[in-house]
Amino acid sequence: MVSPKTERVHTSYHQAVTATGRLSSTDPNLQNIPIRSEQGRKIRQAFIAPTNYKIVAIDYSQIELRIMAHLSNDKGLVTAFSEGKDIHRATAAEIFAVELDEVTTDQRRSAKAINFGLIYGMSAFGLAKQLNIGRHQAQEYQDKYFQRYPGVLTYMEDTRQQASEQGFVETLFGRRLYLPDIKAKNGMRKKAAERAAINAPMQGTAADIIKKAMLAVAAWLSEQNDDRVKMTMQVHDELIFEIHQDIVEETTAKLVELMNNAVELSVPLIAEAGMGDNWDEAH
DNA sequence: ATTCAAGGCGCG
DNA sequence: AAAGCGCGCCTTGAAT
Repeated sequence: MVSPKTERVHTSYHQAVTATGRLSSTDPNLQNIPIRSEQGRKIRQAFIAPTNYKIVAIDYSQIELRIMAHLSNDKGLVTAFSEGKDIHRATAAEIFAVELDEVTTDQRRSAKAINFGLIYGMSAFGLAKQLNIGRHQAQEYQDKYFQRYPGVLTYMEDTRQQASEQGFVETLFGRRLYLPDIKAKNGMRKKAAERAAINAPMQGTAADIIKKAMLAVAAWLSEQNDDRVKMTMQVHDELIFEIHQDIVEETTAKLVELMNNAVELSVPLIAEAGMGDNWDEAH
């Protein structure tokens, strides 16, 4: 797949494929290059910067949960983000009724699973399977969560209702996902449509935001007219750049700022940068 | 030789 | 029976 012209590998991005407004990447797909395992990382290390250049990866921190905070306007969630808290730890402290510094590794792990599960519309059954606990206990976790973050519960209920009444849901910027199965007689199809309805405003708004960030970056790059900075990839909540080593520090700072200010939410939007000679080191 | 569906698995 | 969102690629087995 190396281009004879550039002697590099080029993906193709597709802008009108996904249900939520994300890009997709093919031939090759560069949005699912391994990173989680040690063995996988070795593959990522094969993506290297040109001589005298660095790979810079800048990713949004917890963007979907921040969007949930913004959309639901839940007081506890908004406050936690505004105070710069570790959100999974903060959630654990609330659910398990302990102080922040008393949260155990296991409690944080559980809270993280709950936070992710919420974004996906997961049920108590799914949470139980994920955490390898009983259904009853999973239900208690969920109940406790909604007790502590009532705004999130209201948001979930409102989203389902709106989906049912209108047949679609919207991102913060108004892009719609139509849900033909939302009134299906088949309970499973209906439940699946409800989960998609819950997820789409968050995943979709995140997609909207990074597209705005890419436009802001592109405009700035065009203004700079300096070919020592290149935006080379997008992986859903992160942008990857190649930057000449002579200007990497100040350029990275500027790019982080552009991403942070792509939109304004009721909670801070935080982008974090990593740098290295290869894509693995940049994380 | 090509196409399709299903299962498995990589990522956010 | 299935109960977690969004993707793309590989392999397998069957059909065209």
